[in-house]
Amino acid sequence: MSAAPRQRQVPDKPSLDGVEARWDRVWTDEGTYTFDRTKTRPEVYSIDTPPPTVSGSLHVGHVFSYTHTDAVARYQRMRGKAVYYPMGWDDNGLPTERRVQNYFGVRCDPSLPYEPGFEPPPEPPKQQISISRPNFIELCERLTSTDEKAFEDLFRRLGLSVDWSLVYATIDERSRRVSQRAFLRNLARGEAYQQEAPTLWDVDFRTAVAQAELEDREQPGAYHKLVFHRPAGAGDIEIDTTRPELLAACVALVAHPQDTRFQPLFGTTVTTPVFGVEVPIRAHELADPDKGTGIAMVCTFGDLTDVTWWRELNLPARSIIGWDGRILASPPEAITSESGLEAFARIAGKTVKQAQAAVVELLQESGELRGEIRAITHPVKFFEKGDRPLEIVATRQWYIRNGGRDPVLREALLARGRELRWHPEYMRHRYESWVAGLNGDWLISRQRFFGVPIPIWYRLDDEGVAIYDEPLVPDQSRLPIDPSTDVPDGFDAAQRGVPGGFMGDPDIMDTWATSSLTPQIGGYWQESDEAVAGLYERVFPYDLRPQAHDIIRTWLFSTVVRAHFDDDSLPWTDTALSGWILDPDRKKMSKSKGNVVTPLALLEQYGSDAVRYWSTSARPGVDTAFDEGQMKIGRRLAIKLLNASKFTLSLGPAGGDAVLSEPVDQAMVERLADLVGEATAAFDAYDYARALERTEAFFWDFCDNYLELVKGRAYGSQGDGPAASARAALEQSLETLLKLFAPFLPFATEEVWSWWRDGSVHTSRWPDEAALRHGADREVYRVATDVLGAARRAKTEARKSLRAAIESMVVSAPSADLARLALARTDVMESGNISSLDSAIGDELGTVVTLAPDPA
RNA sequence: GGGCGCGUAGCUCAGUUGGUUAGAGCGCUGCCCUUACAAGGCAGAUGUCGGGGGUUCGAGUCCCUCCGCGCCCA
Repeated sequence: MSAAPRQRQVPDKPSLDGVEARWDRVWTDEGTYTFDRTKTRPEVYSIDTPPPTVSGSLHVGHVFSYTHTDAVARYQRMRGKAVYYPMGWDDNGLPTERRVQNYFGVRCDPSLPYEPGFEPPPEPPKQQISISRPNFIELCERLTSTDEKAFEDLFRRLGLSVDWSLVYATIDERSRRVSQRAFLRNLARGEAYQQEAPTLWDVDFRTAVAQAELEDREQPGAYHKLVFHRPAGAGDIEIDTTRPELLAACVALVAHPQDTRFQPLFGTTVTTPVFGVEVPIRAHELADPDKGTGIAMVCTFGDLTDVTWWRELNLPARSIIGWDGRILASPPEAITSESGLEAFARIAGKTVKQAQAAVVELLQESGELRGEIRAITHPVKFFEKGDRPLEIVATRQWYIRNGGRDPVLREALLARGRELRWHPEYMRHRYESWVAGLNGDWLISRQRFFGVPIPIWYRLDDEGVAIYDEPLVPDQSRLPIDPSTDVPDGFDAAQRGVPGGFMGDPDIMDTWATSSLTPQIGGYWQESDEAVAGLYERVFPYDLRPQAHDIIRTWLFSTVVRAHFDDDSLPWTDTALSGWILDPDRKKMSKSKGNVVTPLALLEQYGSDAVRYWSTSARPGVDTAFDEGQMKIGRRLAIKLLNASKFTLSLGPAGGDAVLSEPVDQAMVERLADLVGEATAAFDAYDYARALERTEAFFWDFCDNYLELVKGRAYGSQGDGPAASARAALEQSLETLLKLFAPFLPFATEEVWSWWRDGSVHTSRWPDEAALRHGADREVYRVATDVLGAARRAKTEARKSLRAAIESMVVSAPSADLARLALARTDVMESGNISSLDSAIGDELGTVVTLAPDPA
C-alpha cells in the first residue's frame, strides 16, 4: 500500500546536495530500518552481514560489496519482510594487535595479572611495556572504537539500511561469550580436541597457522646434491635437496616402491654426510622417481610430505628448528660423533638462511657436495600475512574437526554445500574443491593475544607439569572468561602456576573461529537477556550470507562447519558472492599495491547514489573495474530522476476519479507492468544488476519518448479527460519507478517521495505487476514513439531545431500499425509539431517528412 | 596436473530456454538554449561476437577442439 497522496511540495531547483546527511538523520529518527522483533520467522528476511576488518583502512571494495547486499535488503523490505540486517566489526586478530603495539608502545604478556585502571604513557616509550592480556585487550578496544566510528559514518553516508542498534564487534563481550560457548560445546561433543603434532608455523608471528591461511609463493631455491654413505664401502647414494640446512634433522631416505634402482636398498641403512647419523632407506609411494635423483631425504620437518612420511613410516622425530625459526642450541641425540657435534655447533642458533650457508660450507669441506648448486624456482608455503616461509614444528594445538581426516564428515559437509543456493551458481565449485582437498582438521589455536581466549585451564601435577588430558572447563554461566586472570572453580588465585595448582591455556582462538559464528553472534544465540529472548529462532537459519568469493574456504566454510555441529543445519539458505574491484590495469585493488581509492572522496564528489549505481551495475560475482565514468552516469541518472519527477508533479494531480482513457497511456502502463515483472524476477534471483539495468533502460525511454509524447496533452491541450488520463499514467509510472529505483538510489528516490507522499519509499510496498496489467496493446506505444523518432530524425538531418514545424508527414505501415497510430495521432502530431499526418498501407514502417519553410 | 570463469564496437559491459537486419553507456561526429533537465537534450557512425570444426531450416547462444587472460584446488 502506498501512503495517501497529499499536498505537493516540489522545489524550484531540485538538488542532490546534502541528501545523504538529511535522510540518514530522518531514517534514524523514524526507525525506518529498525527490525520488528514481533515478526515470526516466515515474515523475516535475515542477513548474516560480513563484519569488515576495521583495523584496515576504508576502501572502495567495502562500498562495492556492501551496496549489493543493501540493494537486496531494501528489495526484501519493500516486499513486506522484516529485514534483519545487523552490522559487525571484525577487530579481533593480528592487524589490530600490531597497531596497538606500535600506537601505545606496549606488548602483551599473558602471564601477567590484570592491572585495573592501567593507562599507557602519553607517548609510546622506546622500550615496550609488558601488560596483561585483559589490559592489552582494553587498549585494542579503545583503538578500534575510533576505527569503527569511521566505518559507521561511511556506511551511513552510503545509505546502508542497517539496523544500527544491532552492532557487534568480534572481540566484544557477547562475541567472546558466544565463541567460548560454542567451543566448549564442540569440546563436550568431541568435535574440538587438542593434539601434539607437527604444525605449520610462522616464525615471525610465532604462531601456528591453518591450512586455510596458507598460500603458495614462487620462491628462488637451489638443488644441492648430497652424498650419503652405504656401510662398509658399499658405495654412495646421491640425493638432491633444496633444504640442506635440515640435514641434521634427517631421519630416513625414501624412494618409490616400484623404483628398481632402489629396490635392493630398502631396509638397509646409510650414514648422513657431515653429521654421520645412520638412517634407514624406506619405500613410499609419494617419492617421485622423476624428481632429483629419485631418492629423497626425510627431515623432521621440511615440508608436509615429510610429515606424511614421518607418520606413515613411523620415523623418529629429530627436530632442529625452534619457535623463533632458528636452529636449536643443542643437537638431536642421534648426533654422537665428535665431528658431527662440532658441525652442529656451527649451525646452532643460526637462522635457516644462515644455517644453509653453513651446511654448504661443511659439505664442501668434507667433499660431500657433488656438482654445482642448481638454482630453481619452486612454490613455497607462506602464511598469507607472513613474510618468511613457514616452518613445521611439533606443538600442542587445538583443532575442530572439519572433515579433513574423516570421510563421513567430509561427505556431510559437501552435502551442505550442495544444499546451499549459490549466487552465482558456479561459485559452489570453489567450496567443493576446497572441502575435497582438505588434508587435516581445522587448527584453531593461535599463540597470540588479541583474540578470544581458549576457555580452558589445566591442573599441574606435583612437578608442576600440566595435565593436558583432563582440561578444567568453566561453567557456561561464567563466560566469557580469560584463563590468564580468571581462576577455575575449586582453586584460588595463589595456586596459579604452582605444583598441584593450575595454569590457564595460553592460546587464543583463530579469528575465523569467532567469525564462523557470526550467525550466532548476530542473532544473540543462547543469550539470557530478556530483550532478545526468542530472537535467534526468528532469524536462523538466515536467508542470506553475502561475502566476497576469496573467503569461501575460510569464512563461508567455517560457518557451515559450526552450524552443522551445533544446529544440524545450514546457517543460511542462500549465499551471494561479490567480485573484487580491479584497478584500470585489471589488477586486484589492495592496500599493499598502493592503488586503493578512498571511498569517502568518491561519495562526496559524485554523491552516494552515483557510487551505488556503479556498484550495483556489476553482475553478481563478477570482478569489476573501478570506473568513475559509471559514477558520473549514476549521478546523471539521479539528477534526471529529480527533474523528471519535478515535471510530472508540477502538472498538478490527476484527480481521484481519473481514468486511463488514452491507448498510449494504457500501452505505457502495460510496458511498466512488464518491467515490474522483470525486475521482481531478477531480484528474486539475486540479480540486482539486471533489475537496475531494465529499470534504467525503461526510465530513459520514458523520459525521451513518453514524456515528450504526452507533455502537451498533460498540460490540457486536448481537454480535461485526456489530460487526466496522462496525469494518472504519469503518477502511476512515477510511483512505480521510484520504488523500482529505491534499492539503488535510496536518497534521490526518498527525496522525490517526500515531495508528494508521506512516510518513506523504503517502507512502501514493492509494485505489483498484476495491478498495473490491463491487457492493453503495447504496440500502440511502439508505433507512436517510432513515428515521433522519425520526425525528430528528419529535423536533425535537416539541421533544424526539434521544435521546428513539420508541414506534412506520410507514414506507411501495415494496416494494424496504422490503426495503432490512429489511436495516438493527436499526441504524435502535437509532440512532433506536425501540421498534417497522412498514412498509407505498406510492408514496413516508412515515413516521408516535409518540413515547413523557415519563418522569414 | 584437475576444475571454474572470461574473451562481443576504441573503452566498460548486457545479450535468459538457439529465432528476423547483434545491443547499452562512455568516447567520437553533427545538431538543438525545446514551457523537467546545458554538469542538459536529440540524432548519427562504429562489430570476421578469440580461431577452427560440428549439430540445426537457423548458432554470439548447443557440442568438440585450439589460443589467450584471470581465479580456485592439487
